[in-house]
Amino acid sequence: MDRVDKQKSSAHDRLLAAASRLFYEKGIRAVGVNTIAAQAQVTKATLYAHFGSKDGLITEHLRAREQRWRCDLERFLAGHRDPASQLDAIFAAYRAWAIADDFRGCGFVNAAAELTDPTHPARAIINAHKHAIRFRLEDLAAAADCPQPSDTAEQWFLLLEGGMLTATLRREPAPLDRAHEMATRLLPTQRV
Amino acid sequence: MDRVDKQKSSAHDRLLAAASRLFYEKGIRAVGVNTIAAQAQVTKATLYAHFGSKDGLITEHLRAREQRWRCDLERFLAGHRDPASQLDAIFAAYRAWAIADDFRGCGFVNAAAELTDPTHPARAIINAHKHAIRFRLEDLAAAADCPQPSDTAEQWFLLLEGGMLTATLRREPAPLDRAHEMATRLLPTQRV
DNA sequence: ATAAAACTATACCGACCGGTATGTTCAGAC
DNA sequence: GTCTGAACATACCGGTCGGTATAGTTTTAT
Repeated sequence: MDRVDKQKSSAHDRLLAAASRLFYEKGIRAVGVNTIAAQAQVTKATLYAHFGSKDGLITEHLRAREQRWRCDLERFLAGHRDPASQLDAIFAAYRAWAIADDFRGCGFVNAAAELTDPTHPARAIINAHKHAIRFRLEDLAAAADCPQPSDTAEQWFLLLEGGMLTATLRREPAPLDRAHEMATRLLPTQRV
Repeated sequence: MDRVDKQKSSAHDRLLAAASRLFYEKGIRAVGVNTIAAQAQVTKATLYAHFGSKDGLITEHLRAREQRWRCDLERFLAGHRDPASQLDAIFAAYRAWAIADDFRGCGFVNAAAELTDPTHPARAIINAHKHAIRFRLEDLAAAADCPQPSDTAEQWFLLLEGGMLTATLRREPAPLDRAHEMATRLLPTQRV
């Protein structure tokens, strides 16, 4: 089944792409390094030459995922001019993602559930990812002239997380819409 | 390290107790059946005589966890008389849980992250658990004379989930308090 | 007292785990 | 033209995985 095509990408990229897909789809512990190397059409020795260990590959996978997410979101936000509709766009972006066929929830939340060791280097990336979302929300809230951007951002963040998690478990986007409603209802009373 | 004491409980109960603790603490895939049997001071043959397979043990573990949770919550709610303070008590119960040393988030959410096969029998229990919380909230909202108990319950549920998840990842109860605030602020405007 | 039921001990199964070692092939740089 | 480095193929390591088989021992209910 669909491997990454060998010619147009380096071994490093192919490994990351295969790991990203398999880890997200099947779970981190459920996928072995042999499978990843095979899917990337690469030898196990090459995998270890690039990433040193499975933990290293896990960490780099999350780092790459974070970078990709950040890029995708900014591209999505660029389509909207005023900060208020950009706030809405964040919910819209998650909603669009949530109805995809291969959607299996937030990869960082899932990873956190599996990596129970709190000292695992990947934990820092997970925290950084969630913090980045929170911060972007605060940024937009401030740009939208919210009187208390930090509070508003935190509220939006909690609703975003609750909506996403519930949409994941129920396998329907409705909870995200509901959370979006609640979030927008918070805004007018707080705007000057 | 602390095993379940052998004398005062049956092999079945000891197995469930050991599985419950290890699965929650280390993750489901991270724990092997050998470890569980050893911790329960029981032979692997006995484990398979009782549960048939690891999947069976996982399923029964979640079933038992759901039952225990339901029992604990009702005991907690019994300490409060009026439905409004019972609604608050749900957040209080989760908060008390979230500051425990061995807290590692909602066991059902974590299990859902690991059990990627949507046909796994444990998925039904996870869904049932979340539905039970949603329903209990609706029950209490109705008893508290909310005009639209279903809507209110859904809103409280989303906040509860978002608060719990964020409290888990940040390793602090503050997000739960914030979500609780938001939830209570929803009530007065909706009450008749 | 006895027989079924529950549990123990031990050994085994093939498969896979993460990780390593040895040696080869081959393209680009000097 | 040779040297370097990256990827190759293959085989191996000890350990653990989930699961089973055989046999003996304890408990428990009749």
